[in-house]
Order: sequence, then C-alpha cells, then structure tokens
Amino acid sequence: MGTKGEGNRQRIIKAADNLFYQRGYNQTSFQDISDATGIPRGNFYYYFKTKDDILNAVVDTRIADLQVMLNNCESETSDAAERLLLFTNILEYNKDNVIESGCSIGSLCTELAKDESVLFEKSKQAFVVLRDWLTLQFEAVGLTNADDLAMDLLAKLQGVTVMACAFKDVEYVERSHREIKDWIKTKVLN
Amino acid sequence: MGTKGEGNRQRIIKAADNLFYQRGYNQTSFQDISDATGIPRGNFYYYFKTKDDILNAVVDTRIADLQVMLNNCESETSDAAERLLLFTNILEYNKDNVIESGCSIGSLCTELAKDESVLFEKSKQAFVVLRDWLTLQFEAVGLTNADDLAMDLLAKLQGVTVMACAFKDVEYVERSHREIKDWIKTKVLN
DNA sequence: ATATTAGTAATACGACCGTCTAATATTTAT
DNA sequence: ATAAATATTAGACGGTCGTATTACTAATAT
Repeated sequence: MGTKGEGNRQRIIKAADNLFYQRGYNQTSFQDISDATGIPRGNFYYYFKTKDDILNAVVDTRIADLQVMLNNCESETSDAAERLLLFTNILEYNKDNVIESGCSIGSLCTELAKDESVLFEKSKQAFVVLRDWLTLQFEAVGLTNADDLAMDLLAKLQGVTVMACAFKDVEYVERSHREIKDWIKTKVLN
Repeated sequence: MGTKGEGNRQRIIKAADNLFYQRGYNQTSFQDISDATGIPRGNFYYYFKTKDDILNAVVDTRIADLQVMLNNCESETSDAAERLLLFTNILEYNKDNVIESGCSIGSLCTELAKDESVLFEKSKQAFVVLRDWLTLQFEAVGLTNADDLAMDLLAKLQGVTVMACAFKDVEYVERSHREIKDWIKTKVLN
C-alpha cells in the first residue's frame, strides 16, 4: 500500500507547514508548495481535495507535535510547576523564528479569524490543546483559577511574540521569558 | 481645488481601513473597496498609484487617530499614572471589534511581517508611536525602566487581544483589563 | 466661450490563483 | 504475465487579482 504516496503526502504537509508559517496561509499558493517540494501541483489533488484540506493536515501535525512536546514536559518531571517552566522554554527555543514570523499558532488564528470560516475553528484547536494542558498543570499545583491562569500564560506568550516580531528584538524575548518564569513561580508559591 | 476629489479620497481610505482590519490587507481587493464605497476601481488610481499607497494612507490616518486619542488622555489629566489607566480603556472600548478581528495594529503587523516588505515597516510605525508615548508616561511617574514597561504593557494588550479573538470571550477581556489596570497601579506605586 | 485642468468611469491587460481532467507511469495482486 | 489499483504528471479551465490605458464629464480660469 501507498508507502511512497505517504512520503509525498508528508513532504507536502511539511513544506506547507513552513510556508503557512513564514508567509501566511492565504499568501501561500500551490505553486509555492510545488516549488518547495519539487512535486507538481497536479499531484496535490491526489492527496488533498482542496487547499483547506492541506491546512487541516498541517494543523493536525502541529497539534501532534505539540502533544509530543507536552509529553516530554510531563516525562521530564512530575512537578507541575516545573512542567510549566519547561513549557515556557518554547519561547526561547524558537526565538529566532518568533522574531521573523511570530507564533505559528497565534498568527494563523489571527489571519483566519478574519475569514469567518471553518478554517478558523480548526486553527483554534491548537490553542485549545495548550489551554487544556496548562489548566491541568495549574490545577495540579492546587490553584483554583487554573483556567484563568492558563489563558493568562498563553496571553503573555502571545503578547511577547507579537511585540518581538514587530520590533525584531531578541533581548526583549529573553527578558520577557525570565519575567514569565518569575510570574509562574510567584503564582505557584501561593 | 479638489474638494470633491478629497472627499472621494477620504472615503476610499476609510473603507480600506475597515476592510484591512476586518479581512486583512492581502485579502482585501480593489473590488471590495469599490463595492464598499460605490467608487469604481478605475478611479482609485487617480488618488493612489498602487495598493501599497492605500495602505500607507490608511496607516497614516490610524496614527493620526491614535495621536488624537493620546492627546485626549493628556488633556483629561496631568497625572501620568491616570493617563496610563485611561489608555488601557481602548481595550474595553473596542472589545467587540477585538473579539471579532483582533487589534488593527497588531494583526496588520503580524500579517505584513510575513511579507518581509517595506509595508511591514510602515505598519510598525503605529506601534512606535504608542511605545514612545507610553515610555514618556512611565518616565513621568519616575520609573527608570520606562521603555521596558511600555513594551510590557503593549505586550499585555496584544496578548489579551490575540487570545480574546481566538476564543471569542468578552468576559476574558474585561477580567484582563482589570488585571492590567491593577498591574499599572502596582508598578506606579513603587 | 473656450482652453485647461481636475476628477470620473469603463474596460482591457497579463499574471496568477485554486481546481479539475485526462493521460501516463508505477506498483501490487493474481 | 497481466489485470487492477495506486500514484504521478502536464496542461487547461474559469475566475480574480493589481495595474494600466483611454475616453469621458465637470469644474475652473482666462
């Protein structure tokens, strides 16, 4: 069965993932993906009915990647507070990409929120995964307003990302990362 | 001299302003602006050489509007701390739009950062105006790291905006607005 | 009144978009 | 070996995009 086919499918998704992140969904054409992969446009429709389907697959892989990252945080330590601190490292780990293109999830939601389409709901799913996981961790440290704190932490990360991308400031990212970790510690100690 | 012409020019800018906000820059066509104004496409090029020129004019009017708002904050009170609190009211004042389309400045920068073009630099100017004004206010209350605090406040607003737009949550905006005002108060009292 | 300018409007251009079809090649199963 | 299923490829389709050109009307100045 389609082992070679799956290879091409994966290559299309991976290239689309990068392009959607670096150029935006609407600004990425089939030709762009074709150029990036060497796979002719016509072949895309063997794997995906529409461009929307490609985005669906991209978001699914992004969510899967997130799950892996969250699982790594969980296997690293059983201390929920420590897990939260580990989680925030994505900011510093991806700081170069953040400065260049923002957050892959946040910028996609921001873009698709303006289309009032079903694609926005799909892009939102990645945020839901993060929100739910963060809520669990804040609950695990005994905080009652865990969901609020989950939203607050995500908002902090998104805010830093938007400003860092706008002003192309690496030091600002590093400083903000430290302050976010401090904020987590103060919340957790109460 | 062209009084009627200026009228049409203003109508084009205003319609483009709204459409760029609600649909994004790249997703807004000349046809969309034509439909919104009743002004035929062909007439646009009498006032603007390119679509980029329209965006330039839109950003200029947005900055002018921001200046008016900041001047209102200044004329309302001479207390810089109070001015900062007044400034944050834009979040609650525009909460319906925020939930639907995000921040007009932030989402534009996020979109255009992916084009690596000169348009991004233009869109960034609105952020610069806000950052400079906020820095002045934090300095006026005697804080040494005023520019950092200006960035932090903008990041808070942007973060709340992204999350509020993603989850379409009005109560979250209101709660966050209260917490941002509390944060300003704690910073100002030290 | 008439020449000149300012402003309006219709339309065409080439390029590119997402989509689709049909022909071909490759792999798999019998 | 051959039929069937899987996979690949090129090219055409209609539509829309930003842009440009041209003809037209309204206003202004001499």
